[in-house]
Amino acid sequence: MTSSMNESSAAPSTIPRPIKGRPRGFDRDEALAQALDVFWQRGYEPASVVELCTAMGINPPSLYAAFGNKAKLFLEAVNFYDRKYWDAARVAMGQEPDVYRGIEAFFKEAAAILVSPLAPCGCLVVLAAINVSPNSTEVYEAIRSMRRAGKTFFAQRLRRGVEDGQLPRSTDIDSLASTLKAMLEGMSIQARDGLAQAELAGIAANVVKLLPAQST
Amino acid sequence: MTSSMNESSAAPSTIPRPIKGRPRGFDRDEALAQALDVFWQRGYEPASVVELCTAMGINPPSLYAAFGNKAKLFLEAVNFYDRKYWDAARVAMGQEPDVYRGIEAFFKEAAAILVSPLAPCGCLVVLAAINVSPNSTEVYEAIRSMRRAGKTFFAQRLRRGVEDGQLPRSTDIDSLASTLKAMLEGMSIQARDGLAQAELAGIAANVVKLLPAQST
DNA sequence: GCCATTGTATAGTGGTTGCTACAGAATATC
DNA sequence: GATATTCTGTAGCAACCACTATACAATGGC
Repeated sequence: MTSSMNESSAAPSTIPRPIKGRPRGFDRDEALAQALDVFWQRGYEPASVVELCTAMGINPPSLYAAFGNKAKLFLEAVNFYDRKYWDAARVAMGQEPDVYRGIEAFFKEAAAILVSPLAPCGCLVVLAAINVSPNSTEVYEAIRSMRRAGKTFFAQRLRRGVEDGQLPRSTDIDSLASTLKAMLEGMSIQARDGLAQAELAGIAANVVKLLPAQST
Repeated sequence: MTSSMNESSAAPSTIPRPIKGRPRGFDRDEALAQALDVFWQRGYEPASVVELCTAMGINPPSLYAAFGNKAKLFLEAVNFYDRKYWDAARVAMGQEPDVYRGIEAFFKEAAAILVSPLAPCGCLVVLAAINVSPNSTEVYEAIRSMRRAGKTFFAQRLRRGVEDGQLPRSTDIDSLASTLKAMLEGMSIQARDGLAQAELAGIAANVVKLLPAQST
């Protein structure tokens, strides 16, 4: 549990096969994507290993050989999810010069991500490991730190907005970042509960009102 | 699972004991309160029956005789929680004539509720049954309908605000109610993640910005 | 062909889950 | 006191959990 996240996190996983023994009979990345879907729909603990194996098309020994254990598989899946679904939205928010339009676009994009492509959805980082038994606290805390990173991300963008003169110097960046994070997390729960994307986008459109009035 | 929620939900449970056989050896309401604490900390499924029994000071047969099964116990506990912690805040929001002050006060009170008295906290309705295995879908849906009621509650208050001429007629009540609900749910997750009450209150203070500007 | 190495499938491990059978204890009615 | 009724404690149920021991299959190097 303490060691590194070896294997595919380092290499782009397009290496032909430099090793000796019997070759793996499945595509590791593809299996990870299948596991992600199961975790997304069920959450971390309700997703059983047999269900994961069925979805991945493999048997338990192959899962444990390739991913270590259920917790490591989950954390890899979450990282994969985070990159695959949220990287573009984050980059776009960083590149948009105007902080208002940047945050508006981010939440609009979030509304789209949160309802696709599985039902029920919501953000894996927000929902999948909220309630865990005492022996999964490490997983809970790993995911919690990812949520914390989300707040930091908002705070950085807001700080730049202040530096660029778009937001007033009196802006309480920390409080505002927490508020934006709360909106995103609340949207996740509503997506999970089956809210349509149009209504989710309606919530997202309200988010900009939380920012201090544009000085112009 | 289909039947009523018999027993204490009807009577104030101060009846001396009209029945015949051996009297119950524990206070039902007190045991329910203890069970609530366990569900609050762990969530529905991670809370095991043995842990519940230990906290309640009884054995499994007593639990099942008094509450039916784990699911019914949980739903009773959630109802108890909802009344005990949120009734006052809701009534206050209804009685406050000004919709801005009413919603502001509600979220300020919510920030206090969400961090007390247990750690980690957050709202039981929001968090406790988000991730459940397929055989607990009935519990999930029961809690989801409670969340839906929360939105309806916001919508009613906003509608009155429009009728009272405090909010513009153009107000999108449905979308705004969803937005307020999202804020409350997001605050729950942050409370669960250990945010201090002061910071939570800071988020709550931002909520009024979501309402249309006061016409005065 | 032979060995070392790695992956796979079968079949299970011990442990925990929600729940209950059973026998005994405590009450009301008679 | 006898009986019916209800609750309680012990002990254990079948089902599921994450995980793995073992034997076999498939590869590279020789």
